[in-house]
Amino acid sequence: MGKSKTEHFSEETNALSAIGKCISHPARIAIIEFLLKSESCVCGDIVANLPLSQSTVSQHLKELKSIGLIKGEISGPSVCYCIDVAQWNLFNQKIGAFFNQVPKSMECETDCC
Amino acid sequence: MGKSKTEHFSEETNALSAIGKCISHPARIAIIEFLLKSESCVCGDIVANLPLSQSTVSQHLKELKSIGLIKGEISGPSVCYCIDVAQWNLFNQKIGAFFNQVPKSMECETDCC
DNA sequence: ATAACTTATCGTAATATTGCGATAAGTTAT
DNA sequence: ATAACTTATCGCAATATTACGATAAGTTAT
Repeated sequence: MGKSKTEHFSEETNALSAIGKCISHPARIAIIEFLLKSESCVCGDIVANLPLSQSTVSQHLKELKSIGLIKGEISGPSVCYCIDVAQWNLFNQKIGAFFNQVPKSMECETDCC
Repeated sequence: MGKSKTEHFSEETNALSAIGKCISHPARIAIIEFLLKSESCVCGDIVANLPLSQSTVSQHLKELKSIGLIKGEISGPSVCYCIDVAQWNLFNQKIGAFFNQVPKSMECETDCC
């Protein structure tokens, strides 16, 4: 059916998957990296830095903005996009808490794990 | 066109997006959490723990396996799935390195960031 | 060999994502 | 007001993802 059954999962799980989604595309990672290194915040410079059309980049920016990871401010004729530091730190904390879990070594009868 | 232009991005960026992808769906996060907490490694128990059909869960397991995050061993009539600890640690390290980057505070003329 | 059981795969359908060109909407000059 | 410029949105097409039932393939009993 193509539609994720998000309603059957916990808020926490869905929140984590939303973070995963926003870094699940190389273009969005490239955008984030660009902004982290803050070579510029101007939308046009982001577009120029990516191998994608202006409209496609605009869409990715919209997604990152909708999850709150970046915020955009109109700056003269153009738009300045910046990392929302509070949200960035929150994401870092959540992802960190997830990945820092240590897998228990299981005691399988068949010694499979 | 629906097809990501992965070839235009760096290996590193694509690798990171692949990690993002595997945690971009709540079912896959639920599977990972289940295995981390190691209540069981048996496929059937994973299926029973999720609000999805057996075939759908099997598909998610296949994806996690294809990226190397889990490995499956035939154990009698069933299959035991386990976290690949080495890969898990590698993912943790890569994701950590990404999210631990600190956004530079930019010096915009318009004070937008 | 057959039956019972577990998991993988196939086929199909619905929905989502990715991408682009065209164009609208906004801003800043002249 | 017009022109030049920047960004957002619309419309569309191609591909990917998600999901399920049915069934195949495998294992373990009897």
